Amino acid sequence: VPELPEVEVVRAGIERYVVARRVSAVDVRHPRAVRRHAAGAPDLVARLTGRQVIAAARRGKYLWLPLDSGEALVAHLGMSGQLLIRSSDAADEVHLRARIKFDDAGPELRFLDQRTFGGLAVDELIGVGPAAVPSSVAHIARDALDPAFDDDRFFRALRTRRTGLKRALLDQTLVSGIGNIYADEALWRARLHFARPTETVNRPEAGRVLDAARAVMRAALAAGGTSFDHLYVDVNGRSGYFDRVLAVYGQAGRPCPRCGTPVRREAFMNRSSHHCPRCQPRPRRARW
DNA sequence: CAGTGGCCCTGTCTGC
DNA sequence: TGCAGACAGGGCCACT
Repeated sequence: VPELPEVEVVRAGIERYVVARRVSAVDVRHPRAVRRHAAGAPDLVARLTGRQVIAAARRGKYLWLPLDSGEALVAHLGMSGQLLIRSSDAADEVHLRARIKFDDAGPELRFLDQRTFGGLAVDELIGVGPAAVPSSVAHIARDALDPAFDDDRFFRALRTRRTGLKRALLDQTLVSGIGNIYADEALWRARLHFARPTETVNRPEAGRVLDAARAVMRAALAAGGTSFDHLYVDVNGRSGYFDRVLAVYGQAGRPCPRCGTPVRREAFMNRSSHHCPRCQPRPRRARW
């Protein structure tokens, strides 16, 4: 599942291969891939064709390409989305959802998505210069690796919430880029339980869980940083890196790397939550 | 209005 | 062997 590190690898690859090129043709192959573009596929094609890509930007799990029109092509990979650079000669992939060609002899950009939770849209950019953000991304908080992310502001917002800590970490309006995998790993590193009521989290604990999220995402980023050179990013974003590094996610029944207690998996928010029952004891008042 | 649960989607795996 | 059901889960939307 692409979370912040995986999306950043894709962004860096696109920056290298697509920036400064001009779109010559767009082919939408599946309607769900553009369902977030309210004006429909023909309108999206019209807004892209003839436009030059001027940058590749990201906030959290959203990726966008500012265009010379003042708009941007916004992409979200969802559960299984991929953006690939492919020779025009290459055969269509089974899950090819959209294709973007350029007016030079270089390779094309393809959007693939098996489970179709992801999608493309063209949106107006709000703001100027590098700080500009597409309208559809404006409601998302800065991500934890953004140098401008404000830990104190996050802490104050956290304390006004009445929910569980993991829910808050997954809430992209508080901090973006963290999904189920990194939430579980960050909570384990910070020794905090997922059902900890947000209004009881103190400032050092909030700092701990943010630092933990940053550490695990930076490690994943460093490990995944070369994959785009092969013009391919794995569907799951799970390279061999995860098998070696994940302490609790997907490790139910296996010993906690810190204390040896078997890792527990619990259904939570219609998802899996993994934690060490000894390192991360359940709070007296648990908030799910 | 904040918080919560349901739903979308398809390929893989498990159990009967 | 075959089939039904569980599971994976980000984000949107309806409901309380």
